Amino acid sequence: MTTASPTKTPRREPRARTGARSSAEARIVRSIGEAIADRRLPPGTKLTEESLAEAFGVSRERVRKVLLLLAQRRVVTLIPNRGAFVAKPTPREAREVFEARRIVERAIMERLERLPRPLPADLLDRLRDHGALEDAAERDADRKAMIRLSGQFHLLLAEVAGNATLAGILTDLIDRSSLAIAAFERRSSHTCSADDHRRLIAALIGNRPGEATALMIDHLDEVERQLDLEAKTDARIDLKAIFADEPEPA
Amino acid sequence: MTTASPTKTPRREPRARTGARSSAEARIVRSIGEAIADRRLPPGTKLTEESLAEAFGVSRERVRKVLLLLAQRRVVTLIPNRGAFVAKPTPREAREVFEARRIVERAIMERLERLPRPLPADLLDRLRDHGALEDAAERDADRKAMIRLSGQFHLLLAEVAGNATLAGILTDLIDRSSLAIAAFERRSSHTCSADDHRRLIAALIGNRPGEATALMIDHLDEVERQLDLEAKTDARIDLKAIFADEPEPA
DNA sequence: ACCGCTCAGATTGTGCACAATTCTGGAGGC
DNA sequence: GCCTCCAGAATTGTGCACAATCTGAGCGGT
Repeated sequence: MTTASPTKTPRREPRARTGARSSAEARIVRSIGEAIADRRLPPGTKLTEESLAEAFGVSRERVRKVLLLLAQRRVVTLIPNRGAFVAKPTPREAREVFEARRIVERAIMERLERLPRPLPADLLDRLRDHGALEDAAERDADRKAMIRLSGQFHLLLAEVAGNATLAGILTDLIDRSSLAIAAFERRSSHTCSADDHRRLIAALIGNRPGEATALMIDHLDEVERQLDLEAKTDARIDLKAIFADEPEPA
Repeated sequence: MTTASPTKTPRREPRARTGARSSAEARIVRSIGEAIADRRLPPGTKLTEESLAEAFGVSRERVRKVLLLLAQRRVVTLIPNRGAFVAKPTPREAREVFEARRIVERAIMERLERLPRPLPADLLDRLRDHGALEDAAERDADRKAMIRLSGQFHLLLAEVAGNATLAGILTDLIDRSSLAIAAFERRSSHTCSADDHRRLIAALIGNRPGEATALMIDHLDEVERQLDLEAKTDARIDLKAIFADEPEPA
C-alpha cells in the first residue's frame, strides 16, 4: 500500500502534506504570519473570515482552515462563536517562549559547533548570502525586511544543523516570539540587531569552542530584555494603576 | 474588547480554544492518539473519513477537522485526494524526535533540579500517585495502561516544571515517539520500563545534583536503543534484501 | 441617569449535495 | 501471459444554504 515494487508502474507518488495544501493555504498562512510579525496585524486584531476571504480571493471555508492551522500554532486565538483574533500572549507566555528558544537554539548551536571543520562551502555561502541580505535591509532601513530576515536567520541555522524536527519546532517558536515582541516591545526599542547576527556568523566560521553558543544565548537574552514584561495581568488592574496618582480634580 | 471593566456586567468570558473544540474534537483527537500509541492503529493504516465518522458518531466534517489537527502534529499524514494515514516515520525522523526529546527533557529536568528544597507537598503527591498507577499497571500487565501512563509521566514532569509552552512541545514529541516505537520496535522488546521512572522519581526527591537529569538522558537513550533504526529507507530495497538468499526454486 | 431587556444585523458553525479524483476489477489487444 | 485501457464504485474536496450565536443599539422602567 505505501510501497511500490520496482517492477510496478512508475506512477507519480503524490507527496505528503503536513496539513496545509501547498499552493493556496500555505501561501495565506505565510502571508498572515508575516503580517503579524511585522505588526500590520497587531495582537488582538479581529480576523473576520469574510474579510480575509475577500482579501485573498478565496472561499470562506479555505480561510476557516487556515485559521485553524494558525490557531494550532498559537499565533491566532479562536474563541467559539466569536471568531479569530491575533493572539495576545501573556507576559508569562512570552517568557516561556523565550526560554524554550534558548533551550532549542542552544542545542542547535552546539550541534553546529560540533560540525567537522572546515565547514562545507555551500553552508558558508548560505550564511554569507544571508548576512548580505541583512546588511542590505539595514542599509535601506527596510523594517519589514529586517524583521523577516531576522526570523529567517535563526531558521537557517536550525536547518543547516540538520534536524528538521527541531527546525519545525523553532519555526513555531519564532512566530510566537514575533508576536511577543509585537505585544511587549518598548516604544524606544530597536529590532533584533543585525550586528548580533554578524558576530554569530563570524564565531561559527572561526571555530572557538562555545563562543557561538554563548553569543546566541546572549542574543536571545538581549531581545527578551528589550521587552516590557511587567505584571499587567489584566486591564482591570491597569485602570487602578493608571488613576492611582490622579490628584482628585473634584 | 478583551478587557471587561469592573463595573460592567460580569458576563461569562468564553475561554479561548487553541483549535480543537473542547468536548467533541478534543475527545476524538485523544482517542485516535491513544489508539496509535498502543498500536491498535499501526503506522500506514488508512483512516477513512466515513469510517471514523461512524465510529465516533459524528459528522464527516468533524472528522475532517480532527484529521487536519493530527496532521499538523505529524501523527497522521494527509495525501491530497487520497486521504489520511497513520504516519510512518522514517528512521531519520525517529532519531530526530528522540534527539529533540533529549534536548527538551534535559532542560525540564534541570529546571526541576533547580527547584527549592524540600519540594512542595502537592508535587510529591502527584509524583507518588503516578508511581503507584504505573506499579499497578505493571502488576496487572496492562500493556495499554502502561504505554499511556509512560507518556503521562514525562508530561507530568514537564507540567510541574512550570513551562506550559515546553510542555506543549513535549506533548507532540511524545506522541511522535510513540509512533516511532510502533514503527521500529524490535519483536523482543519491552516497553519504557516503569523501573526507570521509579528511579527518576527517587532521584528527584533525594536531591543529588545532576542525577535525575542524567537518569532521564539514559532513559531516553535506552528507549531509542531498543528500536531497530537500520537503513531500510524504502520497501524497494527491502524486497531485494528479502529475496537475496532465496535458493532459486526453479 | 442608570440598568436591564429586546430585537435587528452581523458573524460563526454545520450539514448536505455535488464535483473532482482515485481505486478496483475486468475486458481486450499485443 | 502481461500490459493497457476503461467504466463503475468508493473516497475526498468544495461551495452553498441555513441554523446558532453573538454584538450593539434602541427603548422603557426605576
